Amino acid sequence: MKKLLLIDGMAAVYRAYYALNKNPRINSKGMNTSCVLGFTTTLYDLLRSQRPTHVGVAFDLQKPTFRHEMYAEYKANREAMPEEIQRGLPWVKKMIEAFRIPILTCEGYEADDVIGTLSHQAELAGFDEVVMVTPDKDFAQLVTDVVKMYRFGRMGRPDSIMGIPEVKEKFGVNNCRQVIDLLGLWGDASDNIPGIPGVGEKTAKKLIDQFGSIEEMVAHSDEIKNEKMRSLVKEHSEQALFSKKLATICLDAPIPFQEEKLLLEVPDYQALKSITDELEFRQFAKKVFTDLSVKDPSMALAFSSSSSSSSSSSSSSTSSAPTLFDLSPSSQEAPSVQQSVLTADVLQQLQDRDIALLFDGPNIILSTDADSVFSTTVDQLSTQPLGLLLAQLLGNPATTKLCFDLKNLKYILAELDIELQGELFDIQLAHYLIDAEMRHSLEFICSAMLGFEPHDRTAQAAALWQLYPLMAAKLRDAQLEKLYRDVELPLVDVLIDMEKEGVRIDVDALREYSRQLTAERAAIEEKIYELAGERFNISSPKQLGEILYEKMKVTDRPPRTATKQYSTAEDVLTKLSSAHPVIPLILEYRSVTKLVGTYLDSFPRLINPATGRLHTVYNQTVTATGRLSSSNPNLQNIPIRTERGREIRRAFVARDADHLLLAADYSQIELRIIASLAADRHMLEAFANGFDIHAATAAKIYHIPMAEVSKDQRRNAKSVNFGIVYGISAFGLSEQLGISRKEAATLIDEYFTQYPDIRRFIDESIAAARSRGYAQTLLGRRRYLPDINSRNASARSFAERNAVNMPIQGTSADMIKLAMVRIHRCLSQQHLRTRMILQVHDELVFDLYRPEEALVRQIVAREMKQALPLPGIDIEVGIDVADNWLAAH
DNA sequence: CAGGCCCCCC
DNA sequence: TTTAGAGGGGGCCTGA
Repeated sequence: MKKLLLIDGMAAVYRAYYALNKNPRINSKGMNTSCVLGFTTTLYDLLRSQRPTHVGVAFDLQKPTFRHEMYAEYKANREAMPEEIQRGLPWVKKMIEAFRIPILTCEGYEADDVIGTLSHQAELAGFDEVVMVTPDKDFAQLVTDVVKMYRFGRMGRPDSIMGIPEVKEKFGVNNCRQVIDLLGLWGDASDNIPGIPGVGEKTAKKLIDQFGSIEEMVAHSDEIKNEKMRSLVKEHSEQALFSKKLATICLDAPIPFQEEKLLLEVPDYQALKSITDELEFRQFAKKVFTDLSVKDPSMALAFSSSSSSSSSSSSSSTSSAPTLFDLSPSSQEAPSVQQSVLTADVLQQLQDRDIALLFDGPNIILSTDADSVFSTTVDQLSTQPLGLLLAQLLGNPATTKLCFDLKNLKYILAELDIELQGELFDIQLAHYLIDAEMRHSLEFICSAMLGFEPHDRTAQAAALWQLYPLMAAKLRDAQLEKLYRDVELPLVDVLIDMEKEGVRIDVDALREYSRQLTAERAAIEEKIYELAGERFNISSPKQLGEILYEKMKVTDRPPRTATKQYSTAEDVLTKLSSAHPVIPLILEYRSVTKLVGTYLDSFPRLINPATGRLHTVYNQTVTATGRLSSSNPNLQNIPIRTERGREIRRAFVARDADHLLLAADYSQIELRIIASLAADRHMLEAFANGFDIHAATAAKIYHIPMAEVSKDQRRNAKSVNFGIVYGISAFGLSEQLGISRKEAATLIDEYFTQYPDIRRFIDESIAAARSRGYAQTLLGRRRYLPDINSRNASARSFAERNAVNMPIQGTSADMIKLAMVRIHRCLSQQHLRTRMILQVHDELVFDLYRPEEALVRQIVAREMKQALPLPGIDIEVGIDVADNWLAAH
């Protein structure tokens, strides 16, 4: 296994500089070391994550290259290299040398050409993998960067490099040459440089697919069918060829490919130490020297061999950050797995075996271990005796069933009239508990935990057996077994029942309301066109921005979004609403359009004709905090705030005349959780006395009796309470309340003075997350926060807010999930006809069978309150019953 | 079809 | 000089 890692040195240095220099690192000698530290960290992380066998860093010689003429204009306008980088470069080079990595240069050629040439050579020399790495690990970003790089004609964007494997996957190309051919054509439609104006990426790719190359395309441009495209290509053929030339990376720069020089070696510890001492990279040095464990020479070997199988995962490192020595085997060959046809005989023999089960369209794949895989089809199962035998096998309570996405599996099995018994282990669900923020596709899990991606479903079924012990151990080590067994696993059945149950919708009411709002919208639309003096697409932020800020000039300082578009976001427009009468109209147009498009017109289409009801899908493995999410349609975001929106809830009705809707919601659950977790005496008292918590807060921070709290004061206090949950900032609060940042800061200060335990709780939560590396809920659900120690202030703040918020939001999620399981159990054990149908984070909705009202009220209240007792505080649950959801509030 | 932007919920 | 600057979600629309 040979894997070559090539890094564009300057790109990495620039990127590091821009990323870190917001909070520059200045050492005691006054030197700005941002770019050196950033580069070094990047390099080190790359070595650890990529685990190459060979590595090199390429640099330009900063001398004229063969492209200089073509680039004349750009080079002339190029910004000078920042001074900090100029000063940092020698150190960067020393650092690379300390890692004993060769610095690759080539007179007259740029770093990309060096990389291109060497990667090409490496491919020819039979390397298994060549990675031209971007410092940005995120794949999407990487592809974007590749595109940008070529789109901008290599114009010095520091964040651009390419990673062949990813590009390969995305664009279906097989070698460097193809990638470069492909990319050579790309230009930017708006910037016109260097491609063909008006021909975007996708069109360009199509064209080049059709003709084979850009030269062919230009030569045969008459054959382009689309008239517009044809004329554009003809008109700009010269530029197209030129742009390709510019963008094409040399694969034949005169630089020798010396495999042995590129071999990754053990770093020069002495040199490394002296540099880190000199530059004062204490944290980094600590990390590196701990990782490399200089005392133990065997460890150092790991640096030069990519697949040392002896090292087991001894550290408690998180799964998201594989370390050099915590080798979950990387880049292994995916084993090929034979599958046999599942026959009755085989099924007979498997009866007492543990089974892994996976569906692939109409095929059912079973495996009993990593080698034995059997498959059959759904059709086959309807024939005797296969179906019966399988039902018997899967219904065996003594064996373990291993699966992926249990909820879906159960749906399919239910159609075959097969019930699962015995211990159930859902790899996906387990992975969600282990690291919620990762992706939970089987492909991803395999590549993260096993180091390879199974070729097909058959191999995946086999891989489940390899994942099982790893995941089970991780669940155990992280003490997540209880959460899995008592919460998530039983919840699967609850969710299935809720999804199957669905909710009845009064379609006529929706249609009528839709007609009404559509008419209102038309009127608003006309008024807007009148004021704007022209007709345009109000729903297009782009067009709207141009009309508002260029034509009508409603403000002389047009707000912009992160991508430098004009911003027409609601809060922005709200602030501008007095600037021009058209703005309130636009806001109204938006809100009406949203209601009609998202709810009124879409729900009738989504009603299942078989049941006549609306069925959402609850996803159990999406959120980072442990909450559920709902989609197709999302029934967790039905309007309630505004009068007009709220009306939609009137259309959610009980199933028939014998039923009513019962809605039960936790009262102030997140604040209660904070009060309990922080053991804040004042807040606990306020809850114990049954005070209006926001009014009580207002009384505290304004130093007045509760009776004298004004509406505004209560509103402010409420916002602060919310802010505490979300991770407060003076800016956020001031925006929320429309007050100055100073006033907001005063409010916050006063809050913390009055609730010192809350302050302490926040500090302790952050400190705990910092030392553990994760935040956790009352039940031990985790969220890893790798950025909690980041030197990047904004990344760190983000992690810190999560350290506070996640335990609160997550504990609330744990609580309602437990309540759902318990209520579901009660309802079914007592054979009640009432059904749980909706969950909205702190609220449960039931189709209530009228005669059961008293009993169900009692059950729901009891189970919700007792599901997860919080120290020091009682939980309150509000319950309402009516014939529709709006009235049941 | 993806991503930007927006807006609904807790 | 401009933007973003509260946690967690999902969906529509545009532009290609």
